[in-house]
Amino acid sequence: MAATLSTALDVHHLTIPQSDNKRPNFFTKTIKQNPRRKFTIFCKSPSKPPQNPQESPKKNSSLSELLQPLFETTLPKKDQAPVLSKPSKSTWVNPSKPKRSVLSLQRHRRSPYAYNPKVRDLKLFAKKLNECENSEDAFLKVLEEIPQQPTREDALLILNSLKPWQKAHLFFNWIKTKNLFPLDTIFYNVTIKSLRFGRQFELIEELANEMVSNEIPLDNITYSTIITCAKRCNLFDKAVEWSERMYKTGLMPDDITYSAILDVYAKLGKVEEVLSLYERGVASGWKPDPIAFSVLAKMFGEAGDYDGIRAGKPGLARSLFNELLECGLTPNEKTLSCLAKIYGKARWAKDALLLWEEMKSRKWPMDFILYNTLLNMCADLGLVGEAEELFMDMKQSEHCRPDIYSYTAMLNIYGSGGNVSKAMELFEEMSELGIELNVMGSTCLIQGLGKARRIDDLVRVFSVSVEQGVKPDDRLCGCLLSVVSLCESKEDMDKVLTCLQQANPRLVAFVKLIENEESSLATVQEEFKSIIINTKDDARRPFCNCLIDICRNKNLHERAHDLLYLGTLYGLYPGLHNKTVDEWNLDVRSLSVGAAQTALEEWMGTLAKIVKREEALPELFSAQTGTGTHKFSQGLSNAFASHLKELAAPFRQSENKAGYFVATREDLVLWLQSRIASPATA
DNA sequence: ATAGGGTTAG
Repeated sequence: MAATLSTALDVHHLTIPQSDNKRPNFFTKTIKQNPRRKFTIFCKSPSKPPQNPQESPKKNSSLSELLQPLFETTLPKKDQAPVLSKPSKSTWVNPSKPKRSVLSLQRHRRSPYAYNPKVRDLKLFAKKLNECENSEDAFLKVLEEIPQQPTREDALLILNSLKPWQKAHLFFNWIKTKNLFPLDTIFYNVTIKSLRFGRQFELIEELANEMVSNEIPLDNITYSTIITCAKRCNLFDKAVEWSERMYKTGLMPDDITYSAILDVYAKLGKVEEVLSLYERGVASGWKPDPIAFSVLAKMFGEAGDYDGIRAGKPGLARSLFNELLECGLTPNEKTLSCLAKIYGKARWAKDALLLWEEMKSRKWPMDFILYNTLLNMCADLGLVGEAEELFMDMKQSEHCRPDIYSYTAMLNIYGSGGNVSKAMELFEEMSELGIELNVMGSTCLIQGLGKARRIDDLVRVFSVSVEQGVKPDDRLCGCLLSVVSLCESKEDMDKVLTCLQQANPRLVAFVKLIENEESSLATVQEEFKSIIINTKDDARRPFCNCLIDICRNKNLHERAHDLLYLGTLYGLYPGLHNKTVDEWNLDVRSLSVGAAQTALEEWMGTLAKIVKREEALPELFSAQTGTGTHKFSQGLSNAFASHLKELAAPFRQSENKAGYFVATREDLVLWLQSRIASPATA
């Protein structure tokens, strides 16, 4: 999707400054930037002073902090041996004490299955329990018909086959009341797992606490199930809490629990902690397996925005993957999905194609999710032919037939690639096959039709979507709004606005409000704020970008400046202006063409005032548009370049840095002064 | 046929 729909990844601050009909000049103020995470892979980040080992673990300290005193001396040094290979022997400074490990290298062993002739009957009984009404009364009534007093093994077998979680829970409680045998760790673990299916974290915590008070030991399986349940319920603080509780009891995580914990920290964006834990694991002899790899790779691969505004470290994922292969491990479908996604988001076409070649030649396993991930990767990279080949493969396959994800990916490819006729063919094909368009497919198709100015088809697709039950969301509205900004005739514009009216009437009212030159800034501000607050984060900046574009297309430049000001005020454009002693920089990478032009003009206006007041200026001025790494993205840098040319501004495109425009103070001041002298050209 | 970790979209 074009820059107008790029993701807003920043924290928005929506505090209201006093409302005044005159907007302040906002480039004179330093816009607060988001701190950007910097880390060096596999090297320690600037470390905190080590804690006193005597100290008891602090409340709320992270797991890696808790581990710090134990492993301070065993950490691999910077740039040491490959990460996945056996670590070189570290010097253990105190041989009188045994070297402690970060994790237990011995995985939990399962008790062997004991053959039981009653199994068939018990299975049948469990089936009966599963089929009865999901109420306490109905369940207990069937339960009274149990053939005989269940032994521990019988009970476990039944417990394992009960669905949904309510029944497993009732059965567990029933066993507890009957007091036939003591309930041990396994009983709790099985029940906890079942509760996890129902995302019943509160009940799980209750059971875990019951274990503690009844002195039933919690083991690695208990902890990993609790932690992953918290994770699935998005209770990340709870996941961390239980990881630390585990540590405090002195129980060492085994490799599975370790991966689960790493994933929690990774999902929380605690990159330093993950790396620290990772290093410590490797130092104590742990070899990440394909699952741990996926967890780590996902974290490294977080690419976010395709102009490196919040770039991840896809290179780290790649080297990890290569080491995984060197260790003789075979990647599976999930590992490969992770990697394919990373290469796509990072726009690493070469690596993506190499990976695909290797997948084919080495006959690595494929499943339909991996196929779909590869299709999305092709969409990210603009690999139309490759996507078509994959899609055909899927159609001819037995177990990987294209589903809604596959069709959506293809709609995305054709919609963003400008081959809207093929997108429409697919749309018809979907109707024939009875695969209903969802909101994402609808957005892709509408985007493509908008680009091709096929407004009547767009209206038809929108209507069909809504009839089929698609609920337009903020991103679809953003897409419609961007089409409004593309429309050349009032007639087309009204058609699209009529669609938008159904989805988001306030947005349409706002377009009318800003088009009216009589509307005061205070009124616009109030309504803008209210709309933005009620818009999902990732659609806020695109909304503002499109609104600015609409104003510019209608020659409402002053209003466009108002909107850019409001967008900046409410945190939609963090880091737009960056100042160092030597260089001031305008970063318009996340702006639409119109918004970028507006920002440039605003900046020049500000600088003119500074020149007039004869205040200090740095040596160098720069503006960056990024390169639009997406094959299909409209060149913001070209549009920006022609705008500079139009203004006759003395910025030159940098030769070694694409999408980077530079002006010296000398040239810029001269030009600004000439503009001050004859403002008519402005 | 007995309890734990990582995969897909606008």
